[in-house]
Amino acid sequence: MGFDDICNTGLVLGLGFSSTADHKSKKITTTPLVGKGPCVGFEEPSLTLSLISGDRTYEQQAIKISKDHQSADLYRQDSAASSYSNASVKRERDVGSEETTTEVERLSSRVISDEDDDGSNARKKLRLTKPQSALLEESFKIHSTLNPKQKQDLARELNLRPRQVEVWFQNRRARTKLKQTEVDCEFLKKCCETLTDENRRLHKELQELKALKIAQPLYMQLPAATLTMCPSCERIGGGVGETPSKNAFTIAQKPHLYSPFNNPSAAC
DNA sequence: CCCGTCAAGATGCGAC
DNA sequence: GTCGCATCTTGACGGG
Repeated sequence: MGFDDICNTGLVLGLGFSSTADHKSKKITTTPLVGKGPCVGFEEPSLTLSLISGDRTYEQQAIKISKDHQSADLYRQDSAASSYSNASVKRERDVGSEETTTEVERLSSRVISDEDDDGSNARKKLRLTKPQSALLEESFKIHSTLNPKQKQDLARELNLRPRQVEVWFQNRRARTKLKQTEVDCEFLKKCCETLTDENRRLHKELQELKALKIAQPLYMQLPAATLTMCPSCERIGGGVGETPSKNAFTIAQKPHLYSPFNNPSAAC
């Protein structure tokens, strides 16, 4: 039993993304905008099973999976609270109680040492202080990209170099996007699982409906007005005749009723 | 600006 | 308590 049989029964099983009522766009977007919930922009995946039989249309509603908005705060903030440790100190957590330097003092020495060209080209790992991270996060929430003036102002306010602010924003964007991609990926996996289950269920239902139709007399099956033709194989979808010419008149007479194959991807 | 990558520093955890 | 190791986080860089 193949798809030809399905076409001949007038039953249509479709799997795809159901667009919104206005059918505006079929594109899947994964734009990882800040503050956006996961999967915003996804078309809702759906499975449909239609019986094109007279005035009866049996349609399964689209599956809707909603997800809670994920907090925009994707990253730990407390890590920045940890102090900037001296390389000579084996483990700062072991001497945490001795920490007397203020964030500002550390920041100052940090920036000075950054600006001092001591001749070494080794990368220096800066750990931003908690207030610095907080301010950067705040700015990022307002605008995820900075113009030169904003960058300058922020750098001045944070006592950092503009380049450091710029790099921080670049990293923040990249990691936000990565996180969003992971979330989207998980969502799509769940969609796939759900649709697979739904597809299986609908196939079963399709078999049952076909069995029901076979049990009916031929004249009780499909009114001629609902017969459809697949544009790709030019076969009548109503399941009555073998040759296209024999039944094609129903299409010409009722073009508006030509439903299941309007979408070429739905052709059998 | 984005992307991939490196690497410093932080953190967690088991062994002793 | 601390040591060693694995893993994670995140600032920085180079190339496209």
